[in-house]
Amino acid sequence: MKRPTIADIARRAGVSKGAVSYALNGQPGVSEATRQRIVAIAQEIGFNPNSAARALSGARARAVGLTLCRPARILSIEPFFMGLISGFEQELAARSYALTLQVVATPQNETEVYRRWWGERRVDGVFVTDLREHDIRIPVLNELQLPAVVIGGPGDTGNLTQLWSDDAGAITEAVRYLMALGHRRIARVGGLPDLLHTRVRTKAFTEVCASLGLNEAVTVPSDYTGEEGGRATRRLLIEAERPTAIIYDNDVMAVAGLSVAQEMGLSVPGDLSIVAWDDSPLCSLVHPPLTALSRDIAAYGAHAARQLLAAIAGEPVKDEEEGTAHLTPRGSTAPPRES
Amino acid sequence: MKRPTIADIARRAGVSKGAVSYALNGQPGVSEATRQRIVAIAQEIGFNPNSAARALSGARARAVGLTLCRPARILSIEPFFMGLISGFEQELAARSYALTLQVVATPQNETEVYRRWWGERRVDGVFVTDLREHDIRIPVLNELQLPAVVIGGPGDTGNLTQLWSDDAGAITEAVRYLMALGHRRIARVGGLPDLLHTRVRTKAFTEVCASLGLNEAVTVPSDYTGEEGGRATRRLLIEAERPTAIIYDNDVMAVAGLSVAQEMGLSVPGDLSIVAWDDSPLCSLVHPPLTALSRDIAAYGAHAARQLLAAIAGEPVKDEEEGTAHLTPRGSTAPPRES
DNA sequence: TCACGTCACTTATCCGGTTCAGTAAGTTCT
DNA sequence: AGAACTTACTGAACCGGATAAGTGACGTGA
Repeated sequence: MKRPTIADIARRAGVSKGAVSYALNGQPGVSEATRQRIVAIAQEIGFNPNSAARALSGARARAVGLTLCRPARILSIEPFFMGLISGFEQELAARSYALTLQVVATPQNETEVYRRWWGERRVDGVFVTDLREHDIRIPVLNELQLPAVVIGGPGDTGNLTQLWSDDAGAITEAVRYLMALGHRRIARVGGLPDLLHTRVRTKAFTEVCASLGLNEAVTVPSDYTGEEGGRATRRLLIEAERPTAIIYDNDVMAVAGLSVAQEMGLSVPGDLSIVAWDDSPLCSLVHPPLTALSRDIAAYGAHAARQLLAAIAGEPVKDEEEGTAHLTPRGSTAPPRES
Repeated sequence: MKRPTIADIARRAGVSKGAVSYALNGQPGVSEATRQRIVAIAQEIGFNPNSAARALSGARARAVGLTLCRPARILSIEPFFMGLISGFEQELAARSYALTLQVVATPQNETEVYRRWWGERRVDGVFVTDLREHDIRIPVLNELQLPAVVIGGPGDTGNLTQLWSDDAGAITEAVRYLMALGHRRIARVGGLPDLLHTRVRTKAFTEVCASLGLNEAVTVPSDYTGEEGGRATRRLLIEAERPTAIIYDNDVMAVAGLSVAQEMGLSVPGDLSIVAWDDSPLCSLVHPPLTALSRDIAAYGAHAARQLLAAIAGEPVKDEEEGTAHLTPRGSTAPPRES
């Protein structure tokens, strides 16, 4: 089956290719009557502009890229990325931009993918997640002048647009809440330590605990997997002075932590309160349901997509902070039992 | 920064554009010495062929598409798709094919996306998941002659390649196992009822139960969400003759079911045994860990990708069945307690 | 020695859009 | 009425590769 081209439309409308192009793109240069005739013909024969031809002459690929740098087994269970992708799509689909995905093994590989995408002109811009300190991807993107939105800072990203969420505010709220319940030994199982937003959280956690007079604010680093989260929990709970509350950097680790506590015969929330970060459906379907720091990840993604599209269009885009996650109290938090 | 083109290479090598094209594509027509010189220059200046130009003349976009037709909140938590995507990528990345993703609301929208992708020549082929009976996507793909691999049959897909897993064999194994443990009242919480693989499972479940003399083989339909899974579980457990074992069509519902059982004061596996379908890390991190029907979803995806790439290359591709999921016994199954 | 074939290229065309530089009408101003 | 604009187009170049057709140099066999 032959795909219709603007030449076919031009023939049927009795005009030149140029006129068709102007008409379909809303450019001046054709009369309203002609434009409508051309649009009607395009509609009728089911015309879609060949993206390659368009990209070749117009320099826009109408696609953006996302690289995912996590092992398959984490990607599959971590709800964050799919939530983000859903959010991206809300904006991209509306402007019929495609999303190109690539799973990679290392940040180094990510830079290679960026270079290839840029060279191939395959994407007009990229989303960068998991910002690290001295992130090697940043200089590459700046060198290539590939429009990008960096999610997960704030950090030093040259002239790349950034979007981050107020993690410090969120963790402060969680700690205050736990203290108000009466907890004095609060621990945290953190995410990958070299991610910038993990550092922001750790710093804020340490600071707020210190300012409130808790000097045993331990953060155990982890890697977002359930296994590691469970292991970290076990390590915390076998201490003589075990914490009465633990904050987890993601929902998967929180669920694993809950499971470990139950396995050790501790009651949640009686002996241990649990707060999860990022409130996926996962948090509501375990028993007891987990108190969580909720944020609308899809909205976060949609916001990032709007920024990226603006950056691609050459509009000025400024760094922004997405709203603070708010605490959703559920059954996993309560005042600590008198010991 | 200017992107290097074959014209730049041609100039530096002192040859024509055509020679460069032949050299880089391994075509005959240039001497080995010249080829090596050209390849070296391309390497040196970091040349990547413009994908648009290539697609325009060569008719290959070097990209394949995947549409996801599930609401965001399910997508984010359902590990299946990310596992599948990871598998796709293993094969696609190796041949530097890009994966284009689109989240859609309805199967109707999926057909529109296929038409657009085809018209835009944006993808060379697509993955189709969640096959239904009388699936409206199949005739569209056949009409467009867009290469596709259909995952989730078997069913009637015209001349589109299919890949499915032996769901009947897997559920038979699970039922046999539960019966061997002594269970006589086995129920199932199924996935979306109009998906073809759900029907295959339901039919096999009913048949194996009947053949083994269990005539109370109830399947409660659900939609893969935790909420629905929990609700279905509650409905099953309030019956006078409640089941002693439940098989769930995905891991998310199984976890929700476990939670409901615990909330109702039933011990797992003492009062209720639970089997999950698809063994994601989720199953191991709840307490007790869930017995699951395990299959390697990434391998499944990789297999599908190989088939799609072969179909795109015009090679003959035959329908295939991926291996049977095998039962991984964990703590959630045991002989039923004497009542 | 000359016709012929092969090799190693070059030249030109094509893919399907976008866009710039014309151009022939019609309109406006003086 | 004629110059100056505007409108509504047309024609052609261009984007960066792939590729068919053409070309000159060289080797080879009769």
